[in-house]
Amino acid sequence: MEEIKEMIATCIYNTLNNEEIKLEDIKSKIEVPKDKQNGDFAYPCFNLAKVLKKSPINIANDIKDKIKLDEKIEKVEVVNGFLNFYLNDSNVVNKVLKNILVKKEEYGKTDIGKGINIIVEYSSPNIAKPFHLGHFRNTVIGKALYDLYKVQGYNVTSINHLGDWGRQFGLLIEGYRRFKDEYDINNNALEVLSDIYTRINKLAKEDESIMDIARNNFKKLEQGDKELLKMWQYFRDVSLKEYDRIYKILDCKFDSYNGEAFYNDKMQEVIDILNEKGVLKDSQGAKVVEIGNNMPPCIVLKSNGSTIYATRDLAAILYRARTYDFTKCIYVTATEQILHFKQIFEVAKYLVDEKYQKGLVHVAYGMIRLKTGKMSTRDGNVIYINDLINEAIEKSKNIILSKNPNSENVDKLSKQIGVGALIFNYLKSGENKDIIFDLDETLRFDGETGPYIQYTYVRTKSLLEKAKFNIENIDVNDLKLDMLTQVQEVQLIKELEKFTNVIKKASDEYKPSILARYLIDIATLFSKFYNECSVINLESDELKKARCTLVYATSIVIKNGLKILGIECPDKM
RNA sequence: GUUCCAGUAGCUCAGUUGGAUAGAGCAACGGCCUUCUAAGCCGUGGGUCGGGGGUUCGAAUCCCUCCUGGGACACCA
Repeated sequence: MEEIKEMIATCIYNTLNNEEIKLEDIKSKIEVPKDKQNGDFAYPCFNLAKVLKKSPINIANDIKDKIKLDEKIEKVEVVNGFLNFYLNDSNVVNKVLKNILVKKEEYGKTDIGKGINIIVEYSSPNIAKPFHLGHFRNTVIGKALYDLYKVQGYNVTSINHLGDWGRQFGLLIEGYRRFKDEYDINNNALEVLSDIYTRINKLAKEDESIMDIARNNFKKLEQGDKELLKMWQYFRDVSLKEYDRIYKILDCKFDSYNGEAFYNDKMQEVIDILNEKGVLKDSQGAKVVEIGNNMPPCIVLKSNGSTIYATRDLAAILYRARTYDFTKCIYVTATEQILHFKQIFEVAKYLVDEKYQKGLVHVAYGMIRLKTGKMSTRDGNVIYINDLINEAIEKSKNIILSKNPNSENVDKLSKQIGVGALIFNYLKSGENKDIIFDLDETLRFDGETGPYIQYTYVRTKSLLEKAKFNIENIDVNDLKLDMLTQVQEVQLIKELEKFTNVIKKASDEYKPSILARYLIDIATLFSKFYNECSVINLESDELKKARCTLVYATSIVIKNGLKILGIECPDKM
């Protein structure tokens, strides 16, 4: 479609033949009308009025009379000073469907990212705590970004920057020593550890000596105490085991689990470099880097001389630039960290080349809040993802059985649908918006939801099966695709064409929601087509084949699109 | 106090590099299953795009200002 836009712009440019009007300006003004009635492309002539000293309507009519377009454009009309261009539908229909038919499962994939290294840091839970809804949103967005880049041929590295270091582990170790015998650690290890942590934290607040022990424990950890390291490793292992179970459900994998602990021995170099450059300043006993731009300074060393999370993030930037030679390093975290990342991205210019510094990107997603306020593990005001997943699965199971008591593979199906609903719910709305958790809204299965798209996919599969349509037996040249002239058919095909661009746009803007909403559009257009156009019970075998081709093309786009989002496609439901 | 983000239909949200009568879903109401899965489709009602100024041929979109909600703002991550 981009080349058609280019072609129209060039034709208008040649028709005007005026030195004061540049081709680029024309091209940037060409738009896609919201209302399909106004054609496939439009050019507003208002800004030409001053230059040409004529009314926009006269200008539009002049252009319409003189312009020479090729056969891809069927007609041009003038409405209210707009020039509206209508595509030759048969041309589009043939081009789009043949393209999908040739590429099959590969449709949507490109190689525009070939040879470009991209890092996506996401999920990053604090170990020894259960996964909650906030991590879920993070993980689902990060996984989608990862796949969006992947299908465009980028060399993507996913990093789970675990919160696995800090004084809290000194405290947890003390709690574990005291209370572990009261629990069955083999059952729900994370809830046990989290409970132990809450208890010891409470005790430490009342008794300062416990906090001293904790500090001492962490100090020993940092120095490599074998016994404590073994315990720490155990906490880390059981946490990862549980997280991996969830990652499997969400269809995401990590190339690296290097979290905060990994940078324990890599921070001194950061301090040294900042010192050498003379940007490390004393301030109230701490060492900071001044940033300016109305931003508070970035604290790099606390007044007691120990490092802080900013120091670890800076060490990570240095390490990643060297190890991965990244063009982009994307951080998925909640909006509350916006200032933090602005600060460390500023400081990074003293550590790495401009190339890397400019590639640092913070993708901030809105917080999920409960009606009772901000989620907090400490206050018990939290929703654990295991509970939510189970609830979603249970609900979809009930619906499946009520619709079709004889369904096979009910467990697998209800998992696919329940999880699909959850994931989609947290991807469909704008990333920067806060979400107030509402169970009924989260577990909806109709309207703009994951199950709606899955259902649409199931319909395509069912049609193709009944029609005994096998793509391997189809000769593209035998197809009479020109028979697809219904509005529902043409609109759906024009939407299918956008898939590759949608993927690019979603990754360029770091917004998986763009893809999610696009899939809703596809599902809606297909449903309209489904209701208006028969596929199987047709007298004309050629029309049947042509429509099956369209159904097949739709199934490819939905399947590939949902795969990027981490949502499975059931065959029946 | 400083700063960032948000405010669009009863609810949840699209639309914001300025364009044509502001779009969906949910909820409400009314239609469509003896023909391809009704988790669907079609239709009706519902709007001072937070308020007020400004720029423009044209503003939900850009600028100013005010109001409301949320976040961040020094040794937590």
